[in-house]
Amino acid sequence: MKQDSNRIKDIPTLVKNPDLVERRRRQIIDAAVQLFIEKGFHKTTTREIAAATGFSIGSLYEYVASKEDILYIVCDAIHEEVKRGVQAALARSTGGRDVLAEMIREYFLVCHRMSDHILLIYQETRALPVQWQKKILENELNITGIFLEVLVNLVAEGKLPYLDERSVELTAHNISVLGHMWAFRRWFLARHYSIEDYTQLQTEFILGIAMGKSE
Amino acid sequence: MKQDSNRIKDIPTLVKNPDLVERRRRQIIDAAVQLFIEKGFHKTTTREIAAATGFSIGSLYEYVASKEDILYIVCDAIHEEVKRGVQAALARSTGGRDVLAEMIREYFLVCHRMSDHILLIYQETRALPVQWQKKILENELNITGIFLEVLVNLVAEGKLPYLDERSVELTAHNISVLGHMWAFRRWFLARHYSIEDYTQLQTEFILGIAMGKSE
DNA sequence: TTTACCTGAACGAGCGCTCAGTCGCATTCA
DNA sequence: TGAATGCGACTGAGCGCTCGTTCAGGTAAA
Repeated sequence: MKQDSNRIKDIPTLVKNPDLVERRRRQIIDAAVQLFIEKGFHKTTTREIAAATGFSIGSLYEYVASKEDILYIVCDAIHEEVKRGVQAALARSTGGRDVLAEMIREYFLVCHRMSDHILLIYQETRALPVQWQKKILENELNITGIFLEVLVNLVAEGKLPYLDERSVELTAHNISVLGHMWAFRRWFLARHYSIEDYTQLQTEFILGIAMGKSE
Repeated sequence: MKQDSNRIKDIPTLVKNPDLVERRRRQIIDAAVQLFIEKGFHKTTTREIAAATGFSIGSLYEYVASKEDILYIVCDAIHEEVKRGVQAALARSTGGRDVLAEMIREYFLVCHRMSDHILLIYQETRALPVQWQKKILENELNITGIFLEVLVNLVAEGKLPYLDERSVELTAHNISVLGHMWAFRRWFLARHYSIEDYTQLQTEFILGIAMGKSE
């Protein structure tokens, strides 16, 4: 788990007690994420974040150095949650031949549950310094990487027809992005499809190219 | 062409001469689009836009009522251009059985050429009043609608295997979004795929479910 | 008394937008 | 023909306010 270095924990703080820092930052994240979703990053003031968190602006600035810090830890926390969801699904999977469908299903449900959060990342990452934008994108690839790994294993085990490396990789990206698509277009798609409908159709779509009919 | 009513033209201006207004707004769009891409909407000041356009802030505000107006006409112009690209491709198409592949190809090329612009729309639409956000989303659906129409015709003519209504619609959305995916992930994908590779693989992916092999 | 954490008034840079005024061209009038 | 008048387009200094950030001081536990 290399990517855990150089993370939130390394953002400087004025407060000594690390447990307290973590607790307080969790509070900040929870408050800020709501506000950012409601009003967007730019229209949310630091004072509002402080108030929603339950302490003063002064205190807020004991735990983060800037407003951008807050956006960064928020984005990071979101990725962490998505990743946790997918990995949990993977862990409890039976390892059978349709791990893939199960994983897609679970991932799409995570995207459904967190669609506001996913939108947030697409929309506000730009406000971060380039250095941090890169980190966020790495996180994104990280999740795609999980899909890729599963696909590669399946192909290696012959449980999926042979696909060349690039097709496999592209399929992993497609899974990621078709999940996000539900977040972007949910307001429209939901008129015709439930998330279950959507998952089923897209799973057929994704597996379609590889296996005639699954189930 | 219902959607042309209630467009840019209806945004109020202090200048009487409509030709002049159109010319000047075109200048504003060209200047602003560059700045927004470089620095983002929020970090771009109205003074910078005015300077880049070549006149004073005072004049700027003769042609638009607010900074948001500028973002709106920029987004609108971008959609207009994407749409024009797709429709042009459609118009010069031979109408043969692979209109679809041609259209996808052309659309993906447009996405390639305009990837910064597409990102801009995803990232900054939020800064607009809800009313206008809706209009932008309508424009988006508009483009998906073009794909849908083509798909429906092909299915009706039997040139595509039968797909139920919802699958056809979802396919149209997938085409749209997989085009955008190139804009989002280009920085990464371009390491392994050229836009031609990408187009080819995704076309197989999209058509895969419907027709065994195309070509 | 010292240390760790918290408070909120105050600062000041930045920015969207206004408006009093200028300029040049066209139209009217002597 | 030339002066007078009006008008539409353009200018930019400056207003008013917001908001991120700081810092001098407070409180409570050790």
